[in-house]
Amino acid sequence: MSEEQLHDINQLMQVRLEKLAQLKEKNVNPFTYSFAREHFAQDIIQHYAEYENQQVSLAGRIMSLRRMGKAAFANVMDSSGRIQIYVRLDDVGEASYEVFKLLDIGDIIGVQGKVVKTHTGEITIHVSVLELLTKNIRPLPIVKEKEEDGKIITYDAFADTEARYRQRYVDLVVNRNVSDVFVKRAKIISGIRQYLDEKGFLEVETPVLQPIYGGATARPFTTHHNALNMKLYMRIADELYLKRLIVGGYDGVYEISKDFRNEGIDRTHNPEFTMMELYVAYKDYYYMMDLVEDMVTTIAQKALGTLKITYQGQEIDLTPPWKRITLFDAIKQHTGLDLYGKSTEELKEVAKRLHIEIESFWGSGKILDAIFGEKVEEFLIQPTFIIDYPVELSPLAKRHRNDPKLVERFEPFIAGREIGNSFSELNDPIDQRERFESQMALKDAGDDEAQMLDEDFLRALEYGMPPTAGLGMGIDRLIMLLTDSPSIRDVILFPTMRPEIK
RNA sequence: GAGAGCGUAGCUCAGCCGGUAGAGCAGCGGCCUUUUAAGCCGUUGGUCGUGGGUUCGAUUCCCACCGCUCUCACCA
Repeated sequence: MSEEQLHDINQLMQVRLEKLAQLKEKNVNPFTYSFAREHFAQDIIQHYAEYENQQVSLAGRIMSLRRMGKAAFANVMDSSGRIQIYVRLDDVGEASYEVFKLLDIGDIIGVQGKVVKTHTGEITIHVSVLELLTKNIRPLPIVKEKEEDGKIITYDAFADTEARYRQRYVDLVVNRNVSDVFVKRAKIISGIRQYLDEKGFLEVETPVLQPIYGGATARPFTTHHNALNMKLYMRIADELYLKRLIVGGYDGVYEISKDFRNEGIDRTHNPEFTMMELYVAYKDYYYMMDLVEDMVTTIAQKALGTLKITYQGQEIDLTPPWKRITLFDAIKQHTGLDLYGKSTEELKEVAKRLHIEIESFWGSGKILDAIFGEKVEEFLIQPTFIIDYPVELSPLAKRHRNDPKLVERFEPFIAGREIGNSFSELNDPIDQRERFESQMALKDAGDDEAQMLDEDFLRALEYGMPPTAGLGMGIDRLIMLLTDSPSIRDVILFPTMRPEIK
């Protein structure tokens, strides 16, 4: 019964397994070891003039097949793109053509042949030698394409988001744009590294497993170390460790790594995500604003070749200088309300009037943040630095040089989304202790995201940390922006999913 | 965590005010040595997400569960 069902379910695979057996009978190894390929599809197409009538060798996956009895056209895809091949009985010989007849869409082959153009002008490899390199036994989704006016129209695209994320390998094979996104991702990240390295900053690695989590407000993942028999947290930020390194005497340190936050999953949140944090000694947040502007535009120019981007239909111009406006001014602009200096009670009233839901235990900082998030954020389409946040919201930031109620902090917004967070770092150990203590009070009041008090970090500050500017940037979000991706899952190769049921 | 929607062939989708399912592509067989969403003829393939309930009868109606998507909440 069950075997019969298996047979039915895998009918398509069964056929391919039979072909596999036939290939073996012909002494063809369907899983070979290597192939001497010397050319790439895209290169041949782009430099046709040089390749015309030249012999080339190329390897890739068969993506489409048009058979005509004793000859056939196929499209072969390698890492660079796709190219058409022409296989003719008279050219490859009977034995090889018999093997070719047993091939399917999805098989990986190597070919040698001459570069020509067909009657319709398509650049094509006229194959003289064909070799099966890897047999495909599981059918790929079939995506048909037509080229019209240089545009590729896709029919029956492999679009099931669940299948695409769970089987990214299929997504990458079948959907052209997907692999492009991850190539851009790699370019963006290496662009950041290169930019920071050239500035002389030191790339470091700090603990992922931490006995005390800190540096951000978020719920952590907890785990346990058996040998030490202790609770450990997966980091939610790198901040406190990186600042310890500034205490240690480095002028600039950065880390690009995964952080983990035990929060909801949605279009802009994945439980593990890539963060870049940077700390620079003897600098303040003004320096960091200039750096963010310069770094993002440098990277965009390098990865995209332009500073004018489109995100989900919105035209965005990254050209510096970016607008800078204080948090309170931004709120005033969008609500008409001047909330500076208002007490917690007054702010609660305002929130109520604006129909913004707040928790009873929230302090003024969190309420302001909620008002900002509700009334301002979505309008910050063009790059904007929101600067000077209330001190309650920023327990690790240094007080504003002109106003002790504020901290020297900014967040860059693009397309209505925060892409980073930066401040002149608090280096007064006494102030820092008080800030931690008020966080503990918030925690006691019911805020389970309030930060923990880190004694060792305070001890480090007591030894003296030079004035320092710090920056955190959500790399996934930056990549979403630069690749016009609507979901964070489109820029993470294997996004967090519920387990697949079998 | 709450609400809404979706889940039918390998892929993209129809269908069903209840009578155990269709198309295109892919596959298989045939014709075809410059096709390109190749074409023409023929054809295989489905426990209609899972489990219950109502019913003579459920893919369809009801309930629960699982998964995904969207919106909201939390957050980056």
